[in-house]
Amino acid sequence: MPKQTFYNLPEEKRKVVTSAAVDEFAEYGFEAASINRIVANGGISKGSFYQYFDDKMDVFKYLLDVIANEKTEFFKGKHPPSPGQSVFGYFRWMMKTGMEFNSTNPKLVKAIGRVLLTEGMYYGKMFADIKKKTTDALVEMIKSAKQNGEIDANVDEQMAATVMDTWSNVISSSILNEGMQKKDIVKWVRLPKTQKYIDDMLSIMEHGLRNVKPSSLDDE
Amino acid sequence: MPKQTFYNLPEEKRKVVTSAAVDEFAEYGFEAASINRIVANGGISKGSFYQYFDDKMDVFKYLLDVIANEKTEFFKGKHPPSPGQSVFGYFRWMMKTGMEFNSTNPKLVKAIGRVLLTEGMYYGKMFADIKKKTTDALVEMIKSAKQNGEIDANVDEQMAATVMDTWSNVISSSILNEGMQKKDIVKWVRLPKTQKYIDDMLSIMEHGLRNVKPSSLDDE
DNA sequence: GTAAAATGTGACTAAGTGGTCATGTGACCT
DNA sequence: AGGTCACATGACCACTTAGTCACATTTTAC
Repeated sequence: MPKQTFYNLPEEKRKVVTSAAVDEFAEYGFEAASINRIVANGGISKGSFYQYFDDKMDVFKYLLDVIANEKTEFFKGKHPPSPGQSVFGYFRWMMKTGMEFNSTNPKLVKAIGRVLLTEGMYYGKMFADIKKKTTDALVEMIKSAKQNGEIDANVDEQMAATVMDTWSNVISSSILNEGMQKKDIVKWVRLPKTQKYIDDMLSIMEHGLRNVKPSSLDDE
Repeated sequence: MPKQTFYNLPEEKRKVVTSAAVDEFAEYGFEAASINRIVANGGISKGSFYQYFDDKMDVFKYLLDVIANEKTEFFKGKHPPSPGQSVFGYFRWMMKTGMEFNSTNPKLVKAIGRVLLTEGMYYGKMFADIKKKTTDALVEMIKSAKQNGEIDANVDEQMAATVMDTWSNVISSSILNEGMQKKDIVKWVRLPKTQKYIDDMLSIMEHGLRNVKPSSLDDE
């Protein structure tokens, strides 16, 4: 984690440095990210960087911290449609609300996603526990869905979690990548066409390729 | 593509160099792969490397060529279970036979997969056409499946192709990664437990999470 | 005002990168 | 034997990397 000196910084400066780091990871991924470029674009000296952070991993961990806080803050103001909702309905709401969040800070989300979803697999247990956290939450969801019969009792929970996690990532990154090329990503995410894409994808996840149910169900 | 000098090399030497490149890409991915290490482990001098290849991309393209040829050769001896088979049955056969191939040269498959599935997205059109080739084949499959009613006519073909491609990659790399840690990957892939994993995953893809049909269907 | 503590700085190191090139080597041909 | 041609070599180049450290500057405490 960053040292105290970094948190003592005036907010403006801290934001410039953070933004430079976000840009770097979003553009180059973790392995190829350069501290030299971060300090250059962040308007600080090399020495200062090492007074703020231990190393490249440290600054990335800070970004993980930032996104976790921002996400918590964002979801604080949101509430799932109706309690007792079906698990699939809840998951759909989560995906859509998640995409709303993603469009508030797309570069940060892209940076984190790029590192975690691609290089993360090759950094051993460093990122494994982060992934485990998501999986555990999904497994809980699946357990309750199996209890009320929404998901077949024979389905392996880990496997179902893999399925949901995979689609969550595929859908998010696909929408994010396309949306970042539009001029107004927030607007684009809210477009019926984009929303339908999410619905259709989740519908396939729920009902399978063989027999896809119509996607337009009323909730939220 | 590599220059003629490389193909003129005695087979043994060419194999050592190829193997060094495979190891390098499998271990470090494309971006972080080092030509210096390849020449060191390949037992050739720096100058020779540039007499064989243009650059890092060139040697990787050669590996793409190698795997394409090996795969063609491998599938030449195999035949799909029964013609007129259901598309899902055919896809299942493809996956399982593909895994058989993967276990014949796991390092090469891992290297290619790692680069194509992760960094590939960030190398623009360089790898895009390779991906398009796979997608096109899938779209053809899906079209015929829609015609004989196996897949809902309303399903978007590109979307269905994304679904099948995604699962193909997720299942393959998951099995490959786990299998490479076992002492005999070929044996491990053929284990009923591993085969059941493939069946179950494909069953979820076919029937959805909500209602998963039993996976053990007789074919092959 | 003065001392002390905290923070900022960029030249510098050692190591690694992709890529070049003059020189060397040995096989083959005339 | 002389000449040619394909291939092999590693020193070398310019550049980038992560990280350090002696010194400069600013802030705080008294």
